[in-house]
Amino acid sequence: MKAYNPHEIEPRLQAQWAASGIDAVREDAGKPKKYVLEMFPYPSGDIHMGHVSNYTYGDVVARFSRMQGFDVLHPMGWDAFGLPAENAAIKRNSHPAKWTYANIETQKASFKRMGFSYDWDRTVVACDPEYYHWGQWIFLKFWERGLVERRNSPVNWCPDCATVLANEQVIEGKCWRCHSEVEKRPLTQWYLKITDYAQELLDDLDQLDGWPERVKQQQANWIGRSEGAEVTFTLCDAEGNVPAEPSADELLTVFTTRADTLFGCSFFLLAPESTILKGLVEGTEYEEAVMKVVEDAKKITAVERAQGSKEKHGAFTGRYVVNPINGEKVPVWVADYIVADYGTGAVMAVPCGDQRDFEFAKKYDLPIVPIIMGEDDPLFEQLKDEQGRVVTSVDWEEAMVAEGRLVQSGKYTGLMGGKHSEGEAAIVADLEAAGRGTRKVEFRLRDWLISRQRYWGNPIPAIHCPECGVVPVPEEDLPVLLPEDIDLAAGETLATHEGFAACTCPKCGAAARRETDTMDTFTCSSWYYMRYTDPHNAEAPFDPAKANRWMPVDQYIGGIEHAILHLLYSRFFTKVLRDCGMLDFDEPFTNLLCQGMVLDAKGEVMSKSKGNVVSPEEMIAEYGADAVRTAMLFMGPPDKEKLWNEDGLAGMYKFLNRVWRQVNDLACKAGEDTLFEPGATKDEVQAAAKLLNRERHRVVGKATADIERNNFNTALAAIMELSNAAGAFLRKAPAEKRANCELCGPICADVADTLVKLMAPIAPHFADELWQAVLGHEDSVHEQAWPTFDPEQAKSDEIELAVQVNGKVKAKITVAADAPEDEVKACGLAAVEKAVEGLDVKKVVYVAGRLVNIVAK
RNA sequence: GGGGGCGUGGCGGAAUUGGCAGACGCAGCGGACUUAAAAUCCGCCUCUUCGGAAUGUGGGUUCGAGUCCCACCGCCCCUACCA
Repeated sequence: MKAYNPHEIEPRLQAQWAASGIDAVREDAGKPKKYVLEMFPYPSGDIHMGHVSNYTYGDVVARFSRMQGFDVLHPMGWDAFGLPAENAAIKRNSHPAKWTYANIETQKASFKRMGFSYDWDRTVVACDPEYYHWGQWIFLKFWERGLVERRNSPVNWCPDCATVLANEQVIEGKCWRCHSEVEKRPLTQWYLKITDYAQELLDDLDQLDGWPERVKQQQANWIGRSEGAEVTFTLCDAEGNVPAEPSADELLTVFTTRADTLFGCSFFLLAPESTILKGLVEGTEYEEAVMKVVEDAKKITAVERAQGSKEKHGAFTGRYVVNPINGEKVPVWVADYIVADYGTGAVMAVPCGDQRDFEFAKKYDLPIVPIIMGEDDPLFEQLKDEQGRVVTSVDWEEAMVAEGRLVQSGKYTGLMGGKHSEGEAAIVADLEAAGRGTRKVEFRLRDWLISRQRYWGNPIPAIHCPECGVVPVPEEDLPVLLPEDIDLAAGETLATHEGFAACTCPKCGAAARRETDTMDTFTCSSWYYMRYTDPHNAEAPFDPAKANRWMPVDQYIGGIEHAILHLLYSRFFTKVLRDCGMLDFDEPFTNLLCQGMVLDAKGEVMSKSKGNVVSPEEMIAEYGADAVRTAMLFMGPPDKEKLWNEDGLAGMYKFLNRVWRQVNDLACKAGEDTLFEPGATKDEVQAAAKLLNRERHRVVGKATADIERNNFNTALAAIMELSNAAGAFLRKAPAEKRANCELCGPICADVADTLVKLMAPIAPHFADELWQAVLGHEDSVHEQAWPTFDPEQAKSDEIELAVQVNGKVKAKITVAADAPEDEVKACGLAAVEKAVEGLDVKKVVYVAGRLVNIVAK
């Protein structure tokens, strides 16, 4: 027998597969399709264990699906634009493309060494002009549909990356990539109007049965739908007189989900960024204090806002507004806890019911009017019938957020308060009738800021003409190519690169300037999975017929860190392209698997600074790719975090060696060498063969079901059980005895074939070598049909049942598998005679195939 | 503050709808083989006063709970002044 030698087998089979084109997609096979996709990597350098786990899961699904008779699309590419390449180029005085393509080659070689079955003819590299061309084209389609806007507003600025960031890319006030503190800066930037799709993005989460609940929940929270109303207050003078016909400037609108608390509004708040603020206080004695709050708010970074000091700051503007529900005059303040770009940037403050307003009222000694309380509140009895103001301020420790009834609330007194309450409905209805309010739905989701002030990205196809304004680059002029001759190390940018920036207006022909911002790399990753369906199309991003054949992705696999960013943007792109008539489905990813992190043996994140990084290449060099794959799969459920332990890898290497010997032994003819000693009689061998056959059918059933639900660890455990059964059989049945047994020949061949096929998606080189060289087949194991099983043959003639008395196991009985219920019960009772002695048997419960429970007192 | 998840041997983890807790593996221990070691094969491997007890703690529902319900303790992830 030849020993298992992964280092000889793996490169040889990889070459054989590449030569035979076994991993290429067969578009015309007439089979059902399956699109198996793993999130494409950023070409950051060598691959790490996270890549190994992610892509191993995908490869198992792809190979398994092929054996199950699907026409499988399983592609790979690179998310190749982005800052690290640019930084590396500056450091080495080189070009980002050089670093990027070198890293792609390194990673590609590693992926090939891992035996991943990608169709390498379909590779998509985001920084290739033939790909980013179509990213620009899609941008123009968005523009045509009114989904592109330029806006001047305060944006998130990362000083280290020297560029702006989308809201989604600011994590706890820090840059998602470099973790620097993010600043707010007013800039004119490009936006994609994802908010136009907010409602659909929220609603369609319900369609995504194949997505983890937590991802859907995170997206729903991020979209953040709130039902409420806009309520209009009117500026008034110090006596509370409002102008007869107030101008637009004098009408101040707030968004609230709690219109029921309008009677508790004792002051009115504006965000520091509010554009009307200056006009309100200019030249007054309040100007200095108000502007100080405005200036201080700019200095407080988002980090400080997010963590630490929740200390609120504000100042009185000297102005008042009239509350539309009761005509009461309330003071207008500026407050730094009001978010400028949510709702209207103005808030009606109700300190009795809102903790933030409560804290502000306490600090600045503003009235806290109780208007909502539970019936058990001591104040309730006193106030329950009061329509006017009896108590105008209370001495509470914190705001009362309990559900309760409205008090001191005019004609609404006595109604239930709360979100979506009868009180809220009644007040909004009256405001609407009076023209002072409207129903409104607000979303937390902001439009997607996509412009970046960096070189290594997809250029925004726009031209600034002094005459025509901002003009789209005509489709036929695409792609806008990134200039290759740029000296980043010397500080050159697209904006200072005259060859790039200088151009003529496509409309009027005048000298014009090209837009020099590039697109967020997340635009590249929002549609790459569609390009895979038609990767070489030079006329369009993809042929709709091809995209509609392959899409949606049947199984998408990637990290949980993309729960919001990439997955939300991709859903958005899909819906827009559908509305362009290019796609006939609503959601891009039917089933989503979010893999858990790979940590070191102590459960810590692997990082270079900690020095605990495990190198996949070293593991492959020692044990071979198949053992690395097997160990990764066996470590636990794919969506949980995994503690990488090299002992486990050594164990899997031993397991592969054992199966190797078993398959060799099962295949060997009488007279050949066998590892096992002779020992058993023919009857014993036959009984063992029967047992092995049963195990073979049971295990195929279990392994198939487990792989189908991505439980690779338990599928592998089942395969180990078949291996254990094969081992037990081989001990009983040495080759010369098997040769004389008509039962043994077929079962040995069947189990050998089955073991090899079951291992094929997991350890592809190992299985194919056994299949071809040891079992003597002409073709590849990866072209075989997945083994089927017969549930009847998986059953045993006799079953062992537990016999419980009052739920405690007292005995075990063995009965025929088809024994009638009465017989089993009687048998169970007999087995526990002693335990129920002197007790009154009330009931006997029989759970078929499981247990008998005797209820006795 | 809000949202989601988790808690099972020395370790990683099993346990479709409530039905024999600890599958499978790692580590460990003992044995066989060997001059010896490695490799390989076999066996043991939660605790126990041998009645039982045990899935973070305490209650509940049920013939029966790791699984369902309530309260508490602990841990992890996401998110955050969103009116």
